[in-house]
Amino acid sequence: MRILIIEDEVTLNKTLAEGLKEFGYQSDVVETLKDGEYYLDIRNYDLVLTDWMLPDGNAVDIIPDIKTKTPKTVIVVLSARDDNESEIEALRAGADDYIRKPFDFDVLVARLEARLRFGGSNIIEIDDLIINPEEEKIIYRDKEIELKGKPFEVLTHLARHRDQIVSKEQLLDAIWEEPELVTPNVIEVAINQIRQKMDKPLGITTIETVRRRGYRFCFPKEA
Amino acid sequence: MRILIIEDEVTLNKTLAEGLKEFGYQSDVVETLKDGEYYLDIRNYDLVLTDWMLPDGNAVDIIPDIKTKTPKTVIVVLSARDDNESEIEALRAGADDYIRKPFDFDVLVARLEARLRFGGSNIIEIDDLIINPEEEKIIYRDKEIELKGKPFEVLTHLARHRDQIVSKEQLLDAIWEEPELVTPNVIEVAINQIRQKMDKPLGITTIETVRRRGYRFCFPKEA
DNA sequence: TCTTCGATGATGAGAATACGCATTGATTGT
DNA sequence: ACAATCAATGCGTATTCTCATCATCGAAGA
Repeated sequence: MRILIIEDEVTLNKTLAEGLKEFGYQSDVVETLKDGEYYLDIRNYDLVLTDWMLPDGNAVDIIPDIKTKTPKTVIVVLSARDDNESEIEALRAGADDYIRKPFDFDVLVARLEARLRFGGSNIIEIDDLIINPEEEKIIYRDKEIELKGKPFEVLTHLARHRDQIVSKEQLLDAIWEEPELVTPNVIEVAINQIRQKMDKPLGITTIETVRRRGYRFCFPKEA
Repeated sequence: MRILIIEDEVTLNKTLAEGLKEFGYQSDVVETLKDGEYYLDIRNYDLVLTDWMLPDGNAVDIIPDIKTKTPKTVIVVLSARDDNESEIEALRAGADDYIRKPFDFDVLVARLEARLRFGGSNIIEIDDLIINPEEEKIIYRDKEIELKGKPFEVLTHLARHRDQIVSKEQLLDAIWEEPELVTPNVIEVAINQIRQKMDKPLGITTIETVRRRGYRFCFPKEA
């Protein structure tokens, strides 16, 4: 496993390289986008871990390039800023994950490994809506939506099966530990929560109900 | 779609019936060959899912019978044994598929469905008319038709048996949970709905009534 | 061939039912 | 005590069924 680290804070990139080595990853470190591109040309990387803002530009400038040349390379963006816009921008450009500084190193490794194992990203991105199951976080047009727990999981599951009818039973099976111990009514409650906290304040429709058959995530809504 | 399950392990046959229901199949469950034969006599099944060894005999004893009486009924045999001989025997007798226990439920469903829709997809596409049973959606010349619930199911069933006369009893058996509890008049009502909401606005004829015998889906209509 | 009549299907209206929604209060675990 | 989750409830609406009536078909007889 070979990782390219593009990061201009020297203390941080040393820590990263050393830390990752202990977990069995070989990594190369560069401090500018230019150097990064150079390395990407001469070597194949399984993963690129790059800062968002760099002295000679922005990570977004090279992400699409990487994704077209070597689509399998996983890209993870680090950002110092608590800035939703850049997260959206990064993901849209093709990044697979987005991690905010400061971060716990073990968490970072866990997420990198999850990405590597999985191949792609867990993050669901539809239109201006971003659902990040790992962080249990939803962002719509730069604003975070307060939706946690079961309702969040229901939304996530439905979003993953976009445009398909998902029955209540399927939702129970997928999300609840012991589906037989709860009534399907809990789904309705969860759906209600979603509509109260997402659809209503944002003036959008994410989930439509298909009588007798279940629910369907359809967003953005066709006319 | 109606399925007969012949299986003597109670936990298994419950799982099967419930699981299949979620996939949109109506199933009856019996635990012996004798009962199985009885049900086969009074009802039409699209598929028979039977255990190989049963308390009162072997599935091979009834397979040829089913295949002569109702050749279209698909027969799938389940066997607890890791036994090639019985598989050969079952297939030779006329079974359409053979699945070994233990099995993954999703695999089972996939195989059943593969058997049921002769290799193609579930979507019925005739001329400019598209019927999608999964999404409960009808499209004619790029326009969606509002037809849901029972009338939708009736239409679907008839379309699946294009050009064949389907009796009201067959429709009841195939679509209603307890056909004996409703009058056959409900079919007429459903047919009426279809004609009001599809044929009339679109200026087409999809279902013709064959007096005393049933209904026949014949579209597009030959001159 | 025409007419009549019984049987079968079509249709519309209203009743019965099933389903989903929203709210509430209880329960659980932190 | 607080937050999350769930069961229970009543309510409104969409669907489904029944029933009563009307139309149509087709066979039998004139």
